[in-house]
Amino acid sequence: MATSRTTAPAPTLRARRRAAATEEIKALAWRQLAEHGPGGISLRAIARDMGTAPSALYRYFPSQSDLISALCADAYESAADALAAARDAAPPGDHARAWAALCRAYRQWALARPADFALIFGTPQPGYQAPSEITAPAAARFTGIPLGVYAAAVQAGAADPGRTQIPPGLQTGALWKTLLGDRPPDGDPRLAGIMLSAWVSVLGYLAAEIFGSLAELISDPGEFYQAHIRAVMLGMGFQPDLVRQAATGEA
Amino acid sequence: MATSRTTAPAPTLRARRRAAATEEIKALAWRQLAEHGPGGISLRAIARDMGTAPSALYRYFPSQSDLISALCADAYESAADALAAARDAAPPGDHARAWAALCRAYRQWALARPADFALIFGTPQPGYQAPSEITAPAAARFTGIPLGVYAAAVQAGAADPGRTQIPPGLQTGALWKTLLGDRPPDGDPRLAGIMLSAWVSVLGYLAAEIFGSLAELISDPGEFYQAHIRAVMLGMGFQPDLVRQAATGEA
DNA sequence: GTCTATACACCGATAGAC
DNA sequence: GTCTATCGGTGTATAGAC
Repeated sequence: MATSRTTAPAPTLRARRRAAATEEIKALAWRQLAEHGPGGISLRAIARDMGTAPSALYRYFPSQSDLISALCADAYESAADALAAARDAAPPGDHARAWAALCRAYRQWALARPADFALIFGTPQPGYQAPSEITAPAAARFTGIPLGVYAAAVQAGAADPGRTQIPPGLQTGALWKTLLGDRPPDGDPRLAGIMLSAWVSVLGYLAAEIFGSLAELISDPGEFYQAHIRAVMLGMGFQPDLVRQAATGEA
Repeated sequence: MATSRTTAPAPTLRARRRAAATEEIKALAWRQLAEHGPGGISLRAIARDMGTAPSALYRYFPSQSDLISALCADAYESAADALAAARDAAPPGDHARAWAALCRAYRQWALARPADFALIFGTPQPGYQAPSEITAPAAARFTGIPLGVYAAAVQAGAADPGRTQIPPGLQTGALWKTLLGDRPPDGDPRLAGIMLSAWVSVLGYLAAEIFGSLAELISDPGEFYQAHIRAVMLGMGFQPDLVRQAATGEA
Protein backbone atom coordinates (compact mmCIF):
# COMPACT_ATOMS: atom_id res chain seq x y z
CA MET A 1 0.00 0.00 0.00
CA ALA A 2 3.03 2.32 0.08
CA THR A 3 2.90 3.76 -3.39
CA SER A 4 3.44 7.40 -2.48
CA ARG A 5 3.30 9.82 0.38
CA THR A 6 0.27 11.57 -1.01
CA THR A 7 -2.93 9.65 -1.23
CA ALA A 8 -4.27 12.55 -3.28
CA PRO A 9 -6.05 11.62 -6.52
CA ALA A 10 -3.12 11.33 -8.91
CA PRO A 11 -4.02 11.60 -12.60
CA THR A 12 -2.79 8.06 -12.98
CA LEU A 13 -2.15 7.56 -16.66
CA ARG A 14 -3.41 4.02 -16.31
CA ALA A 15 -6.72 5.28 -15.00
CA ARG A 16 -7.02 7.69 -17.90
CA ARG A 17 -6.39 4.93 -20.41
CA ARG A 18 -8.95 2.82 -18.67
CA ALA A 19 -11.52 5.61 -18.72
CA ALA A 20 -10.88 6.18 -22.41
CA ALA A 21 -11.37 2.50 -23.17
CA THR A 22 -14.56 2.48 -21.13
CA GLU A 23 -15.88 5.42 -23.10
CA GLU A 24 -14.99 3.75 -26.37
CA ILE A 25 -16.85 0.63 -25.35
CA LYS A 26 -19.90 2.67 -24.43
CA ALA A 27 -19.75 4.63 -27.67
CA LEU A 28 -19.65 1.46 -29.75
CA ALA A 29 -22.40 -0.08 -27.66
CA TRP A 30 -24.46 3.04 -28.20
CA ARG A 31 -24.00 2.71 -31.95
CA GLN A 32 -25.15 -0.90 -31.84
CA LEU A 33 -28.08 0.13 -29.71
CA ALA A 34 -29.13 2.67 -32.31
CA GLU A 35 -28.68 0.24 -35.20
CA HIS A 36 -29.96 -3.05 -33.84
CA GLY A 37 -32.09 -1.96 -30.94
CA PRO A 38 -31.81 -3.06 -27.35
CA GLY A 39 -30.96 -6.72 -27.22
CA GLY A 40 -28.78 -6.18 -30.26
CA ILE A 41 -25.83 -5.10 -28.17
CA SER A 42 -23.14 -7.66 -28.81
CA LEU A 43 -19.96 -7.75 -26.79
CA ARG A 44 -18.31 -9.71 -29.56
CA ALA A 45 -19.16 -7.09 -32.12
CA ILE A 46 -17.81 -4.38 -29.87
CA ALA A 47 -14.59 -6.31 -29.42
CA ARG A 48 -14.41 -6.82 -33.18
CA ASP A 49 -14.80 -3.10 -33.80
CA MET A 50 -12.16 -2.32 -31.19
CA GLY A 51 -9.78 -4.89 -32.59
CA THR A 52 -9.53 -6.82 -29.37
CA ALA A 53 -10.64 -10.10 -27.92
CA PRO A 54 -14.17 -10.39 -26.56
CA SER A 55 -12.98 -11.53 -23.17
CA ALA A 56 -10.94 -8.36 -22.75
CA LEU A 57 -14.11 -6.34 -22.37
CA TYR A 58 -14.99 -8.17 -19.19
CA ARG A 59 -12.23 -6.23 -17.46
CA TYR A 60 -14.25 -3.06 -18.01
CA PHE A 61 -17.78 -4.34 -17.55
CA PRO A 62 -18.32 -7.46 -15.46
CA SER A 63 -21.18 -8.48 -17.72
CA GLN A 64 -23.34 -7.23 -20.51
CA SER A 65 -25.94 -6.17 -17.97
CA ASP A 66 -23.55 -3.73 -16.33
CA LEU A 67 -22.78 -2.22 -19.70
CA ILE A 68 -26.45 -1.67 -20.39
CA SER A 69 -26.98 -0.19 -16.95
CA ALA A 70 -24.31 2.39 -17.77
CA LEU A 71 -26.09 3.13 -21.04
CA CYS A 72 -29.36 3.58 -19.16
CA ALA A 73 -27.82 6.15 -16.86
CA ASP A 74 -26.33 7.99 -19.83
CA ALA A 75 -29.69 7.97 -21.59
CA TYR A 76 -31.42 9.48 -18.57
CA GLU A 77 -28.73 12.15 -18.36
CA SER A 78 -29.11 12.89 -22.04
CA ALA A 79 -32.86 13.29 -21.70
CA ALA A 80 -32.49 15.45 -18.63
CA ASP A 81 -29.98 17.64 -20.45
CA ALA A 82 -32.42 18.15 -23.30
CA LEU A 83 -35.21 19.12 -20.88
CA ALA A 84 -32.97 21.44 -18.89
CA ALA A 85 -31.81 23.19 -22.03
CA ALA A 86 -35.40 23.79 -23.12
CA ARG A 87 -36.32 25.05 -19.68
CA ASP A 88 -33.43 27.46 -19.55
CA ALA A 89 -34.09 28.72 -23.06
CA ALA A 90 -37.73 29.57 -22.39
CA PRO A 91 -38.67 33.18 -21.69
CA PRO A 92 -38.62 33.57 -17.91
CA GLY A 93 -42.14 34.79 -17.33
CA ASP A 94 -44.28 32.56 -19.54
CA HIS A 95 -44.78 29.38 -17.56
CA ALA A 96 -47.29 27.83 -19.91
CA ARG A 97 -44.91 28.27 -22.81
CA ALA A 98 -42.12 26.83 -20.70
CA TRP A 99 -44.13 23.67 -20.11
CA ALA A 100 -44.97 23.40 -23.78
CA ALA A 101 -41.31 23.88 -24.66
CA LEU A 102 -40.44 21.13 -22.24
CA CYS A 103 -42.84 18.78 -23.99
CA ARG A 104 -41.46 19.73 -27.38
CA ALA A 105 -37.93 19.09 -26.21
CA TYR A 106 -39.01 15.76 -24.81
CA ARG A 107 -40.37 14.69 -28.16
CA GLN A 108 -37.39 16.04 -30.07
CA TRP A 109 -35.06 14.11 -27.84
CA ALA A 110 -37.10 10.93 -28.23
CA LEU A 111 -37.21 11.27 -31.99
CA ALA A 112 -33.51 12.01 -32.19
CA ARG A 113 -32.52 9.11 -29.94
CA PRO A 114 -35.23 6.47 -30.22
CA ALA A 115 -32.89 3.77 -28.98
CA ASP A 116 -32.27 5.66 -25.75
CA PHE A 117 -35.97 6.25 -25.39
CA ALA A 118 -36.70 2.57 -25.87
CA LEU A 119 -33.94 1.64 -23.47
CA ILE A 120 -35.46 3.70 -20.68
CA PHE A 121 -39.19 3.61 -21.33
CA GLY A 122 -39.66 0.59 -23.56
CA THR A 123 -39.93 -3.10 -22.91
CA PRO A 124 -37.46 -4.09 -20.21
CA GLN A 125 -34.86 -6.56 -21.30
CA PRO A 126 -35.67 -10.13 -20.29
CA GLY A 127 -32.97 -10.97 -17.81
CA TYR A 128 -32.01 -7.88 -15.91
CA GLN A 129 -33.55 -4.70 -14.68
CA ALA A 130 -31.52 -1.57 -14.28
CA PRO A 131 -30.27 -1.42 -10.69
CA SER A 132 -31.93 1.61 -9.17
CA GLU A 133 -28.78 2.72 -7.37
CA ILE A 134 -27.36 3.55 -10.78
CA THR A 135 -30.49 4.74 -12.56
CA ALA A 136 -32.25 6.56 -9.75
CA PRO A 137 -30.16 9.73 -9.58
CA ALA A 138 -30.43 10.39 -13.30
CA ALA A 139 -34.11 9.48 -13.31
CA ALA A 140 -34.73 11.85 -10.42
CA ARG A 141 -33.03 14.68 -12.25
CA PHE A 142 -35.09 13.92 -15.34
CA THR A 143 -38.44 13.86 -13.55
CA GLY A 144 -37.55 16.76 -11.35
CA ILE A 145 -37.30 19.19 -14.24
CA PRO A 146 -40.96 19.13 -15.35
CA LEU A 147 -41.98 19.06 -11.72
CA GLY A 148 -40.05 22.24 -11.08
CA VAL A 149 -41.51 23.95 -14.13
CA TYR A 150 -45.03 23.04 -13.13
CA ALA A 151 -44.49 24.11 -9.55
CA ALA A 152 -43.24 27.48 -10.77
CA ALA A 153 -46.27 27.78 -13.03
CA VAL A 154 -48.62 27.07 -10.14
CA GLN A 155 -46.86 29.51 -7.87
CA ALA A 156 -47.08 32.20 -10.55
CA GLY A 157 -50.76 31.56 -11.04
CA ALA A 158 -50.48 30.23 -14.59
CA ALA A 159 -51.93 26.91 -13.48
CA ASP A 160 -54.45 26.08 -10.79
CA PRO A 161 -54.42 22.58 -9.29
CA GLY A 162 -57.95 23.18 -8.11
CA ARG A 163 -59.23 22.79 -11.65
CA THR A 164 -58.11 19.15 -11.74
CA GLN A 165 -59.59 16.03 -10.25
CA ILE A 166 -56.34 14.64 -8.90
CA PRO A 167 -56.62 13.75 -5.22
CA PRO A 168 -53.73 14.62 -2.88
CA GLY A 169 -51.38 12.21 -1.25
CA LEU A 170 -50.61 9.99 -4.20
CA GLN A 171 -46.85 10.17 -4.32
CA THR A 172 -45.14 8.03 -1.75
CA GLY A 173 -42.63 6.11 -3.82
CA ALA A 174 -38.95 5.99 -3.03
CA LEU A 175 -37.95 8.30 -5.85
CA TRP A 176 -40.19 11.10 -4.68
CA LYS A 177 -38.23 11.29 -1.47
CA THR A 178 -35.00 11.96 -3.29
CA LEU A 179 -36.93 14.16 -5.69
CA LEU A 180 -38.59 16.34 -3.10
CA GLY A 181 -36.31 15.69 -0.19
CA ASP A 182 -34.65 19.07 -0.04
CA ARG A 183 -37.73 20.89 -1.20
CA PRO A 184 -40.38 20.65 1.51
CA PRO A 185 -43.92 20.48 0.21
CA ASP A 186 -44.74 24.09 0.79
CA GLY A 187 -47.13 24.13 -2.12
CA ASP A 188 -50.19 22.11 -2.99
CA PRO A 189 -49.63 18.45 -2.12
CA ARG A 190 -51.55 17.41 -5.22
CA LEU A 191 -48.92 19.08 -7.36
CA ALA A 192 -46.66 16.08 -7.85
CA GLY A 193 -49.54 13.76 -8.65
CA ILE A 194 -50.95 16.14 -11.23
CA MET A 195 -47.58 16.57 -12.86
CA LEU A 196 -46.94 12.85 -12.95
CA SER A 197 -50.32 12.13 -14.49
CA ALA A 198 -49.65 14.69 -17.19
CA TRP A 199 -46.11 13.51 -17.75
CA VAL A 200 -47.34 9.98 -18.20
CA SER A 201 -49.84 11.18 -20.78
CA VAL A 202 -47.04 12.80 -22.74
CA LEU A 203 -45.00 9.64 -22.45
CA GLY A 204 -47.93 7.70 -23.86
CA TYR A 205 -47.99 9.76 -27.00
CA LEU A 206 -44.25 9.39 -27.49
CA ALA A 207 -44.36 5.65 -26.91
CA ALA A 208 -47.18 5.30 -29.41
CA GLU A 209 -45.39 7.37 -32.01
CA ILE A 210 -41.91 5.96 -31.61
CA PHE A 211 -42.92 2.35 -31.11
CA GLY A 212 -45.13 2.51 -34.17
CA SER A 213 -48.66 1.98 -32.92
CA LEU A 214 -49.65 5.49 -33.96
CA ALA A 215 -48.25 5.63 -37.47
CA GLU A 216 -51.24 4.17 -39.27
CA LEU A 217 -53.72 6.20 -37.25
CA ILE A 218 -52.66 9.78 -37.90
CA SER A 219 -50.93 11.52 -40.73
CA ASP A 220 -49.38 14.54 -39.04
CA PRO A 221 -47.81 13.47 -35.76
CA GLY A 222 -46.46 16.90 -34.97
CA GLU A 223 -49.82 18.56 -35.22
CA PHE A 224 -51.45 15.83 -33.21
CA TYR A 225 -48.78 16.14 -30.56
CA GLN A 226 -49.51 19.84 -30.19
CA ALA A 227 -53.18 19.08 -29.71
CA HIS A 228 -52.35 16.37 -27.22
CA ILE A 229 -50.14 18.74 -25.25
CA ARG A 230 -52.95 21.28 -25.16
CA ALA A 231 -55.33 18.67 -23.79
CA VAL A 232 -52.82 17.59 -21.18
CA MET A 233 -52.15 21.16 -20.10
CA LEU A 234 -55.83 21.75 -19.63
CA GLY A 235 -55.94 18.64 -17.48
CA MET A 236 -53.17 20.10 -15.33
CA GLY A 237 -55.15 23.24 -14.63
CA PHE A 238 -53.26 25.64 -16.87
CA GLN A 239 -55.26 28.74 -17.78
CA PRO A 240 -57.10 27.91 -21.03
CA ASP A 241 -56.12 31.12 -22.75
CA LEU A 242 -52.49 30.56 -21.85
CA VAL A 243 -52.72 27.04 -23.22
CA ARG A 244 -54.11 28.25 -26.50
CA GLN A 245 -51.27 30.65 -27.11
CA ALA A 246 -48.52 28.52 -25.59
CA ALA A 247 -48.79 25.47 -27.78
CA THR A 248 -47.90 27.23 -31.00
CA GLY A 249 -44.63 26.91 -32.76
CA GLU A 250 -43.28 23.81 -34.37
CA ALA A 251 -43.86 20.64 -32.43
CA MET B 1 -56.92 -32.21 -59.08
CA ALA B 2 -59.54 -35.01 -59.26
CA THR B 3 -59.63 -36.04 -55.68
CA SER B 4 -63.37 -36.21 -55.33
CA ARG B 5 -66.57 -35.06 -56.93
CA THR B 6 -67.22 -32.59 -54.18
CA THR B 7 -64.81 -29.73 -53.70
CA ALA B 8 -66.60 -29.00 -50.47
CA PRO B 9 -64.37 -28.27 -47.45
CA ALA B 10 -63.69 -31.77 -46.17
CA PRO B 11 -62.68 -31.96 -42.50
CA THR B 12 -59.40 -33.35 -43.70
CA LEU B 13 -57.88 -35.10 -40.74
CA ARG B 14 -54.51 -33.95 -41.93
CA ALA B 15 -55.59 -30.32 -41.79
CA ARG B 16 -56.88 -30.81 -38.28
CA ARG B 17 -53.62 -32.30 -37.15
CA ARG B 18 -51.81 -29.41 -38.75
CA ALA B 19 -54.02 -26.87 -37.04
CA ALA B 20 -53.50 -28.59 -33.71
CA ALA B 21 -49.74 -28.53 -34.17
CA THR B 22 -49.90 -24.87 -35.13
CA GLU B 23 -51.83 -24.08 -31.99
CA GLU B 24 -49.38 -26.04 -29.87
CA ILE B 25 -46.50 -24.10 -31.34
CA LYS B 26 -48.23 -20.83 -30.63
CA ALA B 27 -49.06 -21.88 -27.09
CA LEU B 28 -45.47 -22.80 -26.36
CA ALA B 29 -44.27 -19.60 -28.00
CA TRP B 30 -46.68 -17.66 -25.86
CA ARG B 31 -45.27 -19.32 -22.77
CA GLN B 32 -41.76 -18.37 -23.79
CA LEU B 33 -42.95 -14.86 -24.50
CA ALA B 34 -44.32 -14.57 -21.00
CA GLU B 35 -41.21 -16.01 -19.40
CA HIS B 36 -38.36 -14.53 -21.41
CA GLY B 37 -39.98 -11.51 -23.02
CA PRO B 38 -40.15 -10.69 -26.70
CA GLY B 39 -36.93 -11.61 -28.37
CA GLY B 40 -36.73 -14.61 -26.10
CA ILE B 41 -38.84 -16.73 -28.36
CA SER B 42 -36.65 -19.61 -29.42
CA LEU B 43 -37.71 -22.00 -32.12
CA ARG B 44 -35.28 -24.57 -30.83
CA ALA B 45 -36.78 -24.43 -27.36
CA ILE B 46 -40.25 -24.86 -28.82
CA ALA B 47 -39.07 -27.84 -30.79
CA ARG B 48 -37.46 -29.25 -27.67
CA ASP B 49 -40.68 -28.89 -25.69
CA MET B 50 -42.62 -30.52 -28.49
CA GLY B 51 -40.13 -33.33 -28.81
CA THR B 52 -39.36 -32.66 -32.43
CA ALA B 53 -36.58 -31.26 -34.55
CA PRO B 54 -36.17 -27.50 -34.84
CA SER B 55 -36.42 -27.57 -38.59
CA ALA B 56 -39.80 -29.26 -38.44
CA LEU B 57 -41.34 -26.04 -37.19
CA TYR B 58 -40.49 -24.28 -40.42
CA ARG B 59 -43.25 -26.31 -42.07
CA TYR B 60 -45.76 -24.45 -39.92
CA PHE B 61 -44.20 -21.01 -39.82
CA PRO B 62 -41.88 -19.96 -42.65
CA SER B 63 -39.75 -18.05 -40.18
CA GLN B 64 -39.67 -16.80 -36.63
CA SER B 65 -41.06 -13.49 -37.79
CA ASP B 66 -44.25 -15.09 -39.07
CA LEU B 67 -44.71 -16.83 -35.76
CA ILE B 68 -44.40 -13.53 -33.91
CA SER B 69 -46.80 -11.88 -36.33
CA ALA B 70 -49.36 -14.53 -35.46
CA LEU B 71 -48.77 -13.86 -31.78
CA CYS B 72 -49.25 -10.14 -32.38
CA ALA B 73 -52.61 -10.72 -34.01
CA ASP B 74 -53.64 -12.99 -31.15
CA ALA B 75 -52.57 -10.39 -28.61
CA TYR B 76 -54.64 -7.71 -30.30
CA GLU B 77 -57.63 -10.03 -30.39
CA SER B 78 -57.15 -10.84 -26.73
CA ALA B 79 -57.05 -7.18 -25.80
CA ALA B 80 -60.07 -6.40 -27.94
CA ASP B 81 -61.97 -9.26 -26.31
CA ALA B 82 -61.21 -7.85 -22.89
CA LEU B 83 -62.43 -4.40 -23.89
CA ALA B 84 -65.54 -5.73 -25.57
CA ALA B 85 -66.43 -7.77 -22.51
CA ALA B 86 -66.11 -4.72 -20.28
CA ARG B 87 -68.20 -2.65 -22.67
CA ASP B 88 -70.95 -5.22 -22.82
CA ALA B 89 -70.98 -5.70 -19.06
CA ALA B 90 -71.42 -2.01 -18.33
CA PRO B 91 -74.87 -0.72 -17.48
CA PRO B 92 -76.39 0.51 -20.75
CA GLY B 93 -77.17 4.07 -19.81
CA ASP B 94 -74.10 5.25 -17.94
CA HIS B 95 -71.62 6.23 -20.62
CA ALA B 96 -69.05 7.75 -18.28
CA ARG B 97 -68.98 4.56 -16.27
CA ALA B 98 -68.68 2.56 -19.46
CA TRP B 99 -65.57 4.49 -20.45
CA ALA B 100 -64.08 4.06 -17.00
CA ALA B 101 -64.85 0.35 -17.14
CA LEU B 102 -63.10 0.19 -20.48
CA CYS B 103 -59.99 1.76 -18.98
CA ARG B 104 -60.08 -0.60 -16.04
CA ALA B 105 -60.37 -3.60 -18.35
CA TYR B 106 -57.50 -2.26 -20.40
CA ARG B 107 -55.27 -2.16 -17.34
CA GLN B 108 -56.43 -5.52 -16.08
CA TRP B 109 -55.62 -7.07 -19.41
CA ALA B 110 -52.21 -5.43 -19.53
CA LEU B 111 -51.38 -6.56 -16.00
CA ALA B 112 -52.58 -10.08 -16.68
CA ARG B 113 -50.68 -10.41 -19.96
CA PRO B 114 -47.69 -8.08 -19.79
CA ALA B 115 -45.88 -9.98 -22.51
CA ASP B 116 -48.74 -9.42 -24.93
CA PHE B 117 -48.84 -5.78 -23.96
CA ALA B 118 -45.12 -5.43 -24.57
CA LEU B 119 -45.40 -7.28 -27.85
CA ILE B 120 -47.95 -4.82 -29.20
CA PHE B 121 -47.09 -1.55 -27.53
CA GLY B 122 -43.50 -1.98 -26.44
CA THR B 123 -40.19 -1.66 -28.17
CA PRO B 124 -40.46 -3.10 -31.66
CA GLN B 125 -38.19 -6.03 -32.36
CA PRO B 126 -35.07 -5.05 -34.28
CA GLY B 127 -35.45 -6.88 -37.53
CA TYR B 128 -39.07 -7.08 -38.46
CA GLN B 129 -42.20 -5.10 -37.99
CA ALA B 130 -45.57 -6.76 -37.87
CA PRO B 131 -47.03 -6.77 -41.37
CA SER B 132 -50.03 -4.53 -41.22
CA GLU B 133 -52.15 -6.87 -43.35
CA ILE B 134 -52.10 -9.27 -40.43
CA THR B 135 -52.17 -6.82 -37.54
CA ALA B 136 -54.44 -4.13 -38.94
CA PRO B 137 -57.82 -5.90 -38.62
CA ALA B 138 -57.25 -6.83 -35.00
CA ALA B 139 -55.81 -3.41 -34.23
CA ALA B 140 -58.81 -1.75 -35.83
CA ARG B 141 -61.19 -3.81 -33.76
CA PHE B 142 -59.22 -2.92 -30.64
CA THR B 143 -59.17 0.82 -31.26
CA GLY B 144 -62.72 0.85 -32.53
CA ILE B 145 -64.16 -0.22 -29.21
CA PRO B 146 -63.21 2.85 -27.16
CA LEU B 147 -64.08 5.02 -30.13
CA GLY B 148 -67.57 3.57 -30.21
CA VAL B 149 -68.04 4.01 -26.49
CA TYR B 150 -66.93 7.62 -26.63
CA ALA B 151 -69.10 8.35 -29.65
CA ALA B 152 -72.09 6.96 -27.80
CA ALA B 153 -71.24 9.07 -24.78
CA VAL B 154 -71.06 12.19 -26.89
CA GLN B 155 -74.32 11.40 -28.64
CA ALA B 156 -76.02 10.86 -25.30
CA GLY B 157 -74.69 14.14 -23.96
CA ALA B 158 -72.44 12.64 -21.33
CA ALA B 159 -69.41 14.20 -22.99
CA ASP B 160 -69.04 17.43 -24.92
CA PRO B 161 -66.19 17.72 -27.42
CA GLY B 162 -66.58 21.47 -27.25
CA ARG B 163 -64.96 21.48 -23.83
CA THR B 164 -61.68 20.22 -25.28
CA GLN B 165 -58.96 21.95 -27.20
CA ILE B 166 -58.54 19.28 -29.84
CA PRO B 167 -58.77 20.71 -33.35
CA PRO B 168 -60.73 18.79 -36.00
CA GLY B 169 -59.34 16.99 -38.97
CA LEU B 170 -56.46 15.20 -37.30
CA GLN B 171 -57.17 11.63 -38.25
CA THR B 172 -56.21 10.72 -41.77
CA GLY B 173 -54.15 7.58 -41.29
CA ALA B 174 -54.86 4.37 -43.14
CA LEU B 175 -56.32 2.60 -40.15
CA TRP B 176 -58.95 5.27 -39.59
CA LYS B 177 -60.40 4.49 -42.97
CA THR B 178 -61.00 0.87 -42.07
CA LEU B 179 -62.05 2.02 -38.63
CA LEU B 180 -64.63 4.56 -39.72
CA GLY B 181 -65.21 3.33 -43.25
CA ASP B 182 -68.70 2.01 -42.73
CA ARG B 183 -69.57 4.64 -40.20
CA PRO B 184 -69.78 8.01 -41.93
CA PRO B 185 -68.70 10.90 -39.75
CA ASP B 186 -72.16 12.04 -38.83
CA GLY B 187 -70.93 13.32 -35.51
CA ASP B 188 -68.31 15.81 -34.48
CA PRO B 189 -65.18 15.41 -36.64
CA ARG B 190 -62.99 16.12 -33.64
CA LEU B 191 -64.34 13.03 -31.96
CA ALA B 192 -61.73 10.59 -33.19
CA GLY B 193 -58.86 12.92 -32.40
CA ILE B 194 -60.10 13.50 -28.88
CA MET B 195 -60.54 9.81 -28.27
CA LEU B 196 -57.11 9.00 -29.62
CA SER B 197 -55.45 11.65 -27.47
CA ALA B 198 -57.16 10.24 -24.41
CA TRP B 199 -56.42 6.65 -25.37
CA VAL B 200 -52.76 7.48 -25.74
CA SER B 201 -52.75 9.07 -22.30
CA VAL B 202 -54.11 5.85 -20.86
CA LEU B 203 -51.54 3.87 -22.76
CA GLY B 204 -48.84 6.08 -21.29
CA TYR B 205 -49.83 5.18 -17.76
CA LEU B 206 -49.90 1.47 -18.57
CA ALA B 207 -46.54 1.59 -20.31
CA ALA B 208 -45.03 3.40 -17.36
CA GLU B 209 -46.48 0.95 -14.86
CA ILE B 210 -45.77 -2.25 -16.75
CA PHE B 211 -42.38 -1.31 -18.10
CA GLY B 212 -41.31 -0.26 -14.65
CA SER B 213 -40.63 3.46 -14.87
CA LEU B 214 -43.47 4.21 -12.47
CA ALA B 215 -42.75 1.72 -9.72
CA GLU B 216 -40.41 3.88 -7.68
CA LEU B 217 -42.55 6.97 -8.06
CA ILE B 218 -45.87 5.93 -6.60
CA SER B 219 -46.93 3.43 -4.01
CA ASP B 220 -50.52 2.67 -4.96
CA PRO B 221 -50.71 2.25 -8.74
CA GLY B 222 -54.40 1.41 -8.72
CA GLU B 223 -55.38 4.58 -6.94
CA PHE B 224 -53.15 6.67 -9.14
CA TYR B 225 -54.65 5.03 -12.23
CA GLN B 226 -58.12 6.04 -11.10
CA ALA B 227 -56.99 9.61 -10.69
CA HIS B 228 -55.33 9.53 -14.07
CA ILE B 229 -58.48 8.21 -15.70
CA ARG B 230 -60.46 11.01 -14.12
CA ALA B 231 -58.05 13.59 -15.49
CA VAL B 232 -58.21 12.03 -18.93
CA MET B 233 -62.00 11.94 -18.92
CA LEU B 234 -62.11 15.60 -18.03
CA GLY B 235 -59.82 16.26 -20.95
CA MET B 236 -62.26 14.43 -23.22
CA GLY B 237 -65.11 16.68 -22.22
CA PHE B 238 -66.99 14.29 -19.97
CA GLN B 239 -69.32 16.01 -17.54
CA PRO B 240 -67.30 16.62 -14.37
CA ASP B 241 -69.96 15.29 -12.05
CA LEU B 242 -70.27 12.13 -14.12
CA VAL B 243 -66.50 11.72 -14.00
CA ARG B 244 -66.46 12.01 -10.24
CA GLN B 245 -68.97 9.23 -9.75
CA ALA B 246 -67.85 7.06 -12.63
CA ALA B 247 -64.27 6.43 -11.59
CA THR B 248 -65.10 4.62 -8.41
CA GLY B 249 -64.75 0.92 -7.90
CA GLU B 250 -61.53 -0.98 -7.90
CA ALA B 251 -59.05 0.05 -10.54
C1' DG C 1 -45.99 -33.13 -47.13
C1' DT C 2 -43.54 -34.24 -43.12
C1' DC C 3 -39.73 -35.16 -40.56
C1' DT C 4 -34.44 -36.11 -39.33
C1' DA C 5 -29.79 -34.83 -39.66
C1' DT C 6 -26.41 -31.75 -40.38
C1' DA C 7 -23.61 -27.57 -41.27
C1' DC C 8 -23.00 -22.55 -40.66
C1' DA C 9 -22.32 -18.26 -38.23
C1' DC C 10 -23.42 -15.82 -34.37
C1' DC C 11 -23.90 -15.02 -29.31
C1' DG C 12 -22.41 -14.63 -23.80
C1' DA C 13 -19.39 -16.37 -20.65
C1' DT C 14 -15.38 -18.79 -18.58
C1' DA C 15 -10.62 -20.96 -17.81
C1' DG C 16 -5.94 -20.48 -18.07
C1' DA C 17 -1.45 -19.10 -20.34
C1' DC C 18 1.35 -14.99 -21.00
C1' DG D 1 -4.80 -6.69 -19.24
C1' DT D 2 -4.85 -9.25 -23.08
C1' DC D 3 -4.80 -13.33 -25.42
C1' DT D 4 -6.38 -18.31 -27.17
C1' DA D 5 -9.44 -21.98 -26.63
C1' DT D 6 -13.68 -23.73 -25.45
C1' DC D 7 -18.49 -24.50 -23.81
C1' DG D 8 -23.43 -24.38 -24.59
C1' DG D 9 -26.78 -21.70 -26.69
C1' DT D 10 -29.28 -19.53 -30.72
C1' DG D 11 -31.70 -18.82 -35.80
C1' DT D 12 -31.15 -20.09 -40.48
C1' DA D 13 -30.76 -23.08 -44.23
C1' DT D 14 -30.11 -27.33 -47.00
C1' DA D 15 -30.02 -32.39 -48.13
C1' DG D 16 -32.40 -36.40 -48.03
C1' DA D 17 -35.26 -40.35 -45.86
C1' DC D 18 -40.14 -41.72 -45.32
